[in-house]
Order: sequence, then structure tokens, then C-alpha cells
Amino acid sequence: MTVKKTSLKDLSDYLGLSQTTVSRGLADYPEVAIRTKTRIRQAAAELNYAPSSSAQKLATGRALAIGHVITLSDHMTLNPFYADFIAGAGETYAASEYDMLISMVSRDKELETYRALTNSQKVDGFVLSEPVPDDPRIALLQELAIPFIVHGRTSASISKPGDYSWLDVNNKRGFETATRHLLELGHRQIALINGPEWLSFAQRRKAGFEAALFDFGVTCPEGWMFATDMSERKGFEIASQLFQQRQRPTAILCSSMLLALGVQRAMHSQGLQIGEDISLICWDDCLSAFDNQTTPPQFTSMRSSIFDAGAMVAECLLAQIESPTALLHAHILEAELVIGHSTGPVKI
Amino acid sequence: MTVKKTSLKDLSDYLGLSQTTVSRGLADYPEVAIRTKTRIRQAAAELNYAPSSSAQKLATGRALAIGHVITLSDHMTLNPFYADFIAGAGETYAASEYDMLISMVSRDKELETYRALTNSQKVDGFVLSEPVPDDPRIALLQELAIPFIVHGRTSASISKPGDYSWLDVNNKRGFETATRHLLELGHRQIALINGPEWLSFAQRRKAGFEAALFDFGVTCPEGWMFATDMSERKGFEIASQLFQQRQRPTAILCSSMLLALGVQRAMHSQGLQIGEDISLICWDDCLSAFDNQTTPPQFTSMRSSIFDAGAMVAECLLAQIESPTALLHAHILEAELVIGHSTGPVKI
DNA sequence: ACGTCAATTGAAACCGCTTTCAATTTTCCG
DNA sequence: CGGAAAATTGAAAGCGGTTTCAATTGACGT
Repeated sequence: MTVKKTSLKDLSDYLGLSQTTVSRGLADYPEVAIRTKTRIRQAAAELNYAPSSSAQKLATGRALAIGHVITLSDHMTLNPFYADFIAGAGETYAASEYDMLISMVSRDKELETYRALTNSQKVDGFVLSEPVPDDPRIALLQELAIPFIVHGRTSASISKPGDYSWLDVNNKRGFETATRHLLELGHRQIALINGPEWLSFAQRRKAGFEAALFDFGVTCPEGWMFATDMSERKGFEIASQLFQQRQRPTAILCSSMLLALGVQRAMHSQGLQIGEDISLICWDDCLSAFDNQTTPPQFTSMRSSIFDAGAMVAECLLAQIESPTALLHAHILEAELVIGHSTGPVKI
Repeated sequence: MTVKKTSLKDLSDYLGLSQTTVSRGLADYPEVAIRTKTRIRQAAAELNYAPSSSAQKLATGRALAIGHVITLSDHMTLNPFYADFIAGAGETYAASEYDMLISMVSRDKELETYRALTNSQKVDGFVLSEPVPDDPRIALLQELAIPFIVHGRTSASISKPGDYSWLDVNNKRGFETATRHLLELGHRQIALINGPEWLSFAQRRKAGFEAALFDFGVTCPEGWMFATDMSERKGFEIASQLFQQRQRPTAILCSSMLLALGVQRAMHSQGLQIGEDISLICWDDCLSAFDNQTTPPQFTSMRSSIFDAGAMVAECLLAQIESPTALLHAHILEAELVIGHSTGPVKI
């Protein structure tokens, strides 16, 4: 059943050449004669030869693989974002002949997993997602001296340039812009439905929200800033609850489109007109499952493709791995405000 | 910077033992004396030793990795389902010390990717998702003689038992049951919003839908069976279109909760009451991002966790790999009808 | 004390590829 | 044509484990 794979030796025997030459020929070394290379390539194709990756890894020391460790314990991390983010990264890896190794582990095994993957030399680097303010993973990977890049940032204080590589979207400015947009439309009663506040990005978004309000001398009523799982249902539940208060917001800011869909449902069920009675802005990660790309889009939103972010993160990491002398990366992407149907001037 | 990893040799030198004994000690061979094992383990922990995976692979011939090849060309496959499916599978792999290798490639490189991963011996097996009726991947993998399992099935004709391993949910019966439920509530004007019909599962669902209608002597009006990307927007668009016809359905069957959310939005925007004016049943994959687990749930649905499916698929595959003599797997899961708020007797 | 057998441990080959350094063949020129 | 330089090719030593087979040690019965 299991057919013996053709090895380099088989191939070189077949060609009457040494393994050395064949190996070099396949790797396109300049010192191998053109006609020899041609012969080698042809024979390789004929015998369906492909080098054993483990042998190659062993000999070169490079795993040609990047690790993504995903924790399953809480529902947050196994969300649609991740699918798109991974897809973006994966595309880049594939284009560079790298493999993507994904480990799904419970949170308590997380650090151990990074350590094991590093020690067993299964990967050449890591991509970290969803950093928390003082992320232990970063310290660990620095100690292990393995290249990595963070999608997002930890607290500003720790993010001295040159400390570690990261790529982040400007969450603070994004939410500041969105909030300002609402304020300029005359809204003064604005609620925020944010992601879990132990994640850095959520903290930044909140800061942006507050900064804009502050500029306009507006305050957010007690209990109008929510931090929650970003699910449709949570959006629905929170909005429903908001709508029952005697003083109701005239605008709502959501940290994800999924939340916005829930809010929208709540509005519908209360007979509230979106963009009329209440304005709604959400963050739009341009997920393939929720496209908001009609013109004009369904939701007014701050738009920043997480697929693209995945691709960029991967590119930075690979660059870093290929030339270790390169500087660390630190990139900020700006989200774009896109006006859709869900916002309008405040009703008097 | 790059600290030299401790190798088996380092460890055996440190212990004053041979590599042989240390290797055996770590692998818990019975012929190694207990006290020696203890010493070895201790030293290994001390020196932070972890075997090089590539060396191990080379020596044993087992990659201890499973491949998932995902095509990016169309948006369908990069969807939330996949995230949950992969998560389920990944959990199983992690528990069995296997790695998960994910390749994101365009459809035209798909087969080539399977071939390359197999030849380079990067994986011990594959999981195929979203089979099409006469799937070329299956033929290829059979030819390559590498273990694999399909999540889903190809056409019934090809699925002779023993042909290849698969695990599928009973899509036909699921939709038959759902349709029957609507029929028993008195509905006779039922529309179907299905997934893309070139995928086997969608064909089966359609067959189930038609079978139930046939049993009740009901026919589905021309143009009421849709096959589409399963996005929120498509659900909205199709439902909106349906509602504009003079004869409007009294019930709708959706192939995903995402579609159902879109349909719901369309209903809201037309002032139609869900479960009152129109009944809605959707397939519920129990995705973490769209939970429908309230009691009673928001949507009446056919429920079958895709996360669990991923875990089961992975288990079957691993079993198959570990004992090649084992029979091929062929499992059918039944989806469960869960009554929620979105259905009710037909209005007269 | 001695032979025997079980319990442990080791030497060395091998997995399949890369790479250093040496060997061989060509090419070029005086 | 002789010889140096350039162009090719090869032998062999790793890379870091596993495993076969042999060797050593210890225990035990007489």
C-alpha cells in the first residue's frame, strides 16, 4: 500500500549523479551546469520527487512554519475575526512557502504550548493575537528568543519602540473619529457597546470614545458603556435594556458588526427606525461573512480589513525571520470612516 | 542571541549515559531501570530538553500532523463554519499531540497542494471539507495512498461503504424534518434559501425539503428555491425580494443562521412579525459567534454542532492513522429539531 | 566459586537532506 | 602543447533523533 517515496538518493542513483549535485541542482545553485540542471529537474518531475521536509528542516535548521496559538477557553477568541485574520496570514505564508501551524489549547496550557513549539523547533516564529495589557506571552517569547509579532499592542507604556514587533489598527483614533461624527450630527446621548475590557484594543476604543466626548464637553451617562462578548445576542440584549430606560440614547457605538446586528434587531423589535430614531456606528472588520460593502453600506462604520491585517502581519514576521538583523516592526493602520444608512442627524 | 537548544547528545553527555538509553528513558521503555528513568526525566526538565520534531519525524517517519487545505478563491469556504470546525478538530489534535497544518490556497492550486504536502511528508493525513458531488480530491488522495476523512459525502452513488472515510450530518433528513414541521403547522407556501448547490450538503438539504413537500402533496412555487452564498446580506436580499411578490411565503427554510438573520431583518423592515406572519426555520451549526442557545431559542432550527463534528472527524482520522488496519469510518449524525420563537401555526 | 539467564546499557547504522572541502574536468592562453 | 584558472561534480560529515543488535552487569541456583 504505502509506496516508498523517492528520496534524493533514489533520484541521484537514477541520474548517475551524486546527491550533492542533485541537491544543488534542485536548489538552483549557480555552479551546476545548465544541462545538468535540466536533466535533474526532468528526472525529479518524472519520479515525482519532493524532498522530505523533516530532513530538510533537520539539515537547515529552519522549520519554514509559523505558529498561531489560539486559546479556546473563552468564546471570544474563537470568533469570526480569527477566521479572516488567519486566512489573510495563511495566504501570505502560502505565497512564501511557509506552513501555518495552528494550536488550539486551553488558556492554562497556552504558555506551555509556546514553549513546546519553540523547543521542539516546529516553528520559526509566532503571531500573537488579542494582546492583553501586560501580556505574559511577550515576555516568554522574548526569553525564548524566537521571532514574533503581535497583532495589536499591549499598554502604551510597554510599547516602547524596538521592544517587540507589532501591527495594530488605530483603535483609539477610530473610535474618536466615529464618536466625533456622531457628535457633529448633534448627538449628545451616546452609548458604547465595547468588547471585553481586559483586551487592549477595547481599552483603546473606550479611550477614543471618551476623548471625543471630552472634546465636546459631553459626558456619557452612568452605565452606558458596556464591555461584553461581541455576539449578536449580546448586542440585542444590551440594546433592549438600553431602550427600556426612560432616557434613551440617540446614538450607539458598537465594537463589532455582530453587535450592531443585535442592536438593529432590538431596534426593529421596538419599532425604532435605524438612522432616524437612533444612529448606529460599528467597527467593520470587513469579515467575509458580514459584508457591509454595499454602496452606501448598511452600517456607518469604521472600516479596516482584518484579512489584510493578517496578511500584513505575516509579511512583517517573515521579513523579520528572513533577515534577523532587520529592525522590529511597528505599524499603525488607520480605519476609514464610511458613511452608511445607519446614522443621521439627531432628532430634536 | 539564538541560544543553542539542548540536544539528546547534550543531555546524555550530561547524564553520562548513552543517547540510546536516554531516548528510551524518555519514551518510557520498560527495559530502562526505574531510577535511571527518574534521573533522565529530571535532567531533561532541568536542561529544558525537548526533542527536535524534525529529527523525530525523520527517524520515525511519522509527521504527527494533519493537514487542512482551505481554498480562498470563493468567499464561501472562508466562513465562520470553518472557524468552529477547525477549532473542534484542533482541540482533538492537541489532545493527541498532533499538529494542525493549514494551507490557504487558491482553488487552482488545491490539488497540487495536497500532492506537495503528501510528498514532502509534512502530514500524516488530511481532512477534507465541503465535498462536491464528484470530488477530485478524493481520487487524488486515494492515489497518493494517504489517510483522509471527508466531512460530508460526495454523491450517494460514489459513497459505497468502504470507499473512503467520512462523517456527515444527515442533511437530507434534517431538512425533511424541518419542512415536515412547517407542514404540520399548516404551512403550504414554503420557500427555501439554500447554500450553493454545487456543494453536496446543499443538494441533500434540497432533496430533504422536496421529499417532505412531496409527502404532503405540496409543491414549491417556481423560483422559491434559492441557492446562494450563506451571508446575512443574501438572506436579506432574497427575503426582501420574496416579500414583494403578490403571493408571499408563509414560511421560510434557511440553510444557515446567518441567512436567517438577514431574513429576519427583511421581515422587520417590512413590519412582518417573525413566527406570526411568517415562520422561519434555519439550520444551526451552533457556531460560537451566533448562539441560539437561549431557552427557548430565538430561531426554531435543526441543530448540530459543527465544532463537535470537527472533533469527531479528527478523532476518526487519528484512529485510522494509528491503526491502518482499522476499517474506514462512515458516520451519520442526526440534527435535532429545536423549537424556538420563529415558528408558529400558519395564519388563516 | 561458577555458569546461566534476566536486566540494563551502549555502539553504530539509518532516516533524507545540506554543505564544506576536495577532486576532477574544461576552458583558455601564452 | 603545458599549465593555471574556471567550471563542475563528489565524498563525507553533520543535523538530532530511533532502533537493531551486541555487550555488560547483576542475580541466582548449586
